[in-house]
Amino acid sequence: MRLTKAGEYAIRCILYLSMQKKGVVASRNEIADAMDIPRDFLTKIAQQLSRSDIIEIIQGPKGGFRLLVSPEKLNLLDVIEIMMGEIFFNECALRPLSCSKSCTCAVHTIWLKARSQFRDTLRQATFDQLIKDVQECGLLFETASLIKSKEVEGNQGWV
Amino acid sequence: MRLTKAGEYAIRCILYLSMQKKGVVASRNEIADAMDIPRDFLTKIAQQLSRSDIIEIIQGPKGGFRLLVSPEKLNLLDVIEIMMGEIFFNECALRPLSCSKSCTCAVHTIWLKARSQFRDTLRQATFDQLIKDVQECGLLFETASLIKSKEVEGNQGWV
DNA sequence: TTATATTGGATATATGTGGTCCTGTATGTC
DNA sequence: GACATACAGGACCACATATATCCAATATAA
Repeated sequence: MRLTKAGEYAIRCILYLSMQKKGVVASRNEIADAMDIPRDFLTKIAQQLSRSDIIEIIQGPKGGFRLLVSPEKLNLLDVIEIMMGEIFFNECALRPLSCSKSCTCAVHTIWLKARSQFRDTLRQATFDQLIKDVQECGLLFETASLIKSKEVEGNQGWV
Repeated sequence: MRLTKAGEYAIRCILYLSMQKKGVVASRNEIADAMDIPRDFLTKIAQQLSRSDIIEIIQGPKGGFRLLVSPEKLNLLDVIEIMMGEIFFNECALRPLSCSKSCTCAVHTIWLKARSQFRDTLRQATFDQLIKDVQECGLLFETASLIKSKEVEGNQGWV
């Protein structure tokens, strides 16, 4: 019943990218260093985020990751479910047919409610709001100082 | 992010015991058969429930398990946290001090909210209510038919 | 062409989960 | 007291998943 490291790292990665100017490419090493994520693990995570078109991966020199979705349109649930699959707490919440034998329907109703509430809460947490709160937090200074003001490349905006 | 089998089986076990008359001892094999729980696994689960004084284990012939807490005073959260430990979704929700470095405070606020909601929902689901709903469900017939009307032993009532 | 930076596959390790088995122990019944 | 019954508790195993780490291959800017 835990958030995986992959999920946690993905959130940190998106958090970092959300703090950049629109369209900026941040290198893998820069993100890994700033957000304390193992480099090679970040590679795998980025690949998954990229497959879901949340970020774009640019190879070669000056390569790295670029956020493709506006932070206002991205929330914790999106990122977590990309990394961990759709959240459900027990079998029957997702596959109600498979539990016809034991029929503890009342229990499953509770699980469905819990799941729905849980996902709603994460869905409401958009990254634009999260970084506002994070930036108000003094302790982020070290990380914030790493953000270089880069050129916004071309006219590719948020999705 | 899943309910473990141990948690699921514990719920089924308590559900079965809650449907018995007050003070009735149900044998391990009876419960295992009725609720489709591996016998030896049920042993381990019962031991944990017993250590938390939710059930009493009686050895020897005519032995088995007896519910010690009234179903009205027992809820899903109690049983699940006995089996899985206190529910928390990420480190910082339980150990806020350990995340001072990364300082993604806003994210942790969300997790705390999600955790609190989740636990409240499970806490509200008491077993007396659950078995009422379960018993209204026609499919429980096979299980319900296994409940023998036993003598209520002595005067030991619910805690 | 070269240096840089990511890809993708292979591998390693740790941990947790789910389950089984066996010997020991407690206890009701004869 | 002997015996049969039924749970206790520890050892053990299979399996999946999480969490990395490493390396050869590939893409690309300069």
